[in-house]
Amino acid sequence: MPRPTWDNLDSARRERVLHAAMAEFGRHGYSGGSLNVIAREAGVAKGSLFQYFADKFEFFAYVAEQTSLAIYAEMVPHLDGGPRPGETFLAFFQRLVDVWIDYMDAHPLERGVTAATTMELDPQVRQAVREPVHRLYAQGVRPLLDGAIASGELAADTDVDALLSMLVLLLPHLALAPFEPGLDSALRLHATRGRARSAAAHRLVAVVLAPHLVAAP
Amino acid sequence: MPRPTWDNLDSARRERVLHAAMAEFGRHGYSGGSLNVIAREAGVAKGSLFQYFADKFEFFAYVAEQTSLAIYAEMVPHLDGGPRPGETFLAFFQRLVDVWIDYMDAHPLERGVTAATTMELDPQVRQAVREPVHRLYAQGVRPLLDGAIASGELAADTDVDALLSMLVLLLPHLALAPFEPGLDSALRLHATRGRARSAAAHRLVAVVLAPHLVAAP
DNA sequence: CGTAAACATGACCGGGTGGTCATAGTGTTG
DNA sequence: CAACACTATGACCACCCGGTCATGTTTACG
Repeated sequence: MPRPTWDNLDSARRERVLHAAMAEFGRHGYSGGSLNVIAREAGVAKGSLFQYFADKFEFFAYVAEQTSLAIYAEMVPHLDGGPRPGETFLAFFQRLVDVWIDYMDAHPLERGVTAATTMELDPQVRQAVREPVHRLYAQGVRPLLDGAIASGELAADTDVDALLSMLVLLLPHLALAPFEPGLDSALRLHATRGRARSAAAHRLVAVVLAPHLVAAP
Repeated sequence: MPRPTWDNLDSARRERVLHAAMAEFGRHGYSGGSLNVIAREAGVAKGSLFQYFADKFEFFAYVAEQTSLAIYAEMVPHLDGGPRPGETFLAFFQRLVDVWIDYMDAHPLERGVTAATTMELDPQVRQAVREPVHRLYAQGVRPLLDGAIASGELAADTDVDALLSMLVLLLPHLALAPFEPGLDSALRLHATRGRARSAAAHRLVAVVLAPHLVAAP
């Protein structure tokens, strides 16, 4: 939804604006984020922002969507590979969670925007901004679930939509755990020692999937 | 931390202000909530608010704390009773979750404030406002965990603090599910038909407690 | 009654907000 | 060169914010 001007833009300038917007919105959320600050940090006149986007909301929605796309692009290779030979569906999914958490750790800007959208209170903003995220999840994860049903690892009568929604809600919180001292210490997601690091995240994923898993013969 | 004036206040007036504040902060959060709106809705001059509280933050913190206290008071009777004869610790805890969800359903104002504190992005506000909540949880839930350890239902080496933190993070999300169409449909927390209503909430609680439960003899 | 303390009030303040727009470049054409 | 579409810019707008404070009103007490 950005104006055509945005696409014609010198890419360095575009990158500066996007970067500044992610930082500001990531720190203060949609309503708290200031366009003045973004313009200043990007080294751009505030008026320019309105040459690129119709208003603040369109701007924020774009930033949120781009962030989702970037994260999605990062996950695609791991999704496409599918389960490794001999890897159960559950183990495969838990491996994806590890990739996700690692990515968020390494990309604080993306994590900030994810936090801002996850924590958004206003129902309208929340829904509008999370819709593309949900769509991407559906696009990426649904084939996995369908595949697991086809291979007999997931019960045939699994409510795939419900399962998707549950996972979409859960994953951001796993990545946001560092913001939540309590959760972090409880899950030990970011403990540095060994693979126990994500054991608790694996447990949470397991409980969501467990009721749908077909017992191994 | 309210000024003495606040306590001397005519109780009807105090109630009006508190009510308006809960509604406004519950809808728009701390930074988004407007004191002008609160004053108008309460039928009170804005200046009066500053006779009661030093600034906006103290006001918000007070509202959040009062809300926590109200919810806590509602839970106390169920906590004090302890497990019913023959009721396992897990079943007891799951029963408490039902009470919690029912309460939130019946009290949208309290749920709004809970949402506002849970969804707060700013780390400082978030921590300051959630600290009393955590303290209340510790006060109410910790004896239960200790009791379960004493009775041999929880492993003696359970990390009680970590377990507490995990539960504190989890519970609000169960109560906030109606705000989260995806989660709501996935968990079916608010399905109207029968006791299947909270089955998924029970599952989530179970996965948190499971690793610490001592297998029945 | 008179005096004093407590409280209510809303005009007012400085400052920040999202958003506009007339103006001034800046290329890119013919 | 002239003409034209495109874009960058920051002064400017109306509005709202949290917070102040001089003033008026109510209450309590002697």
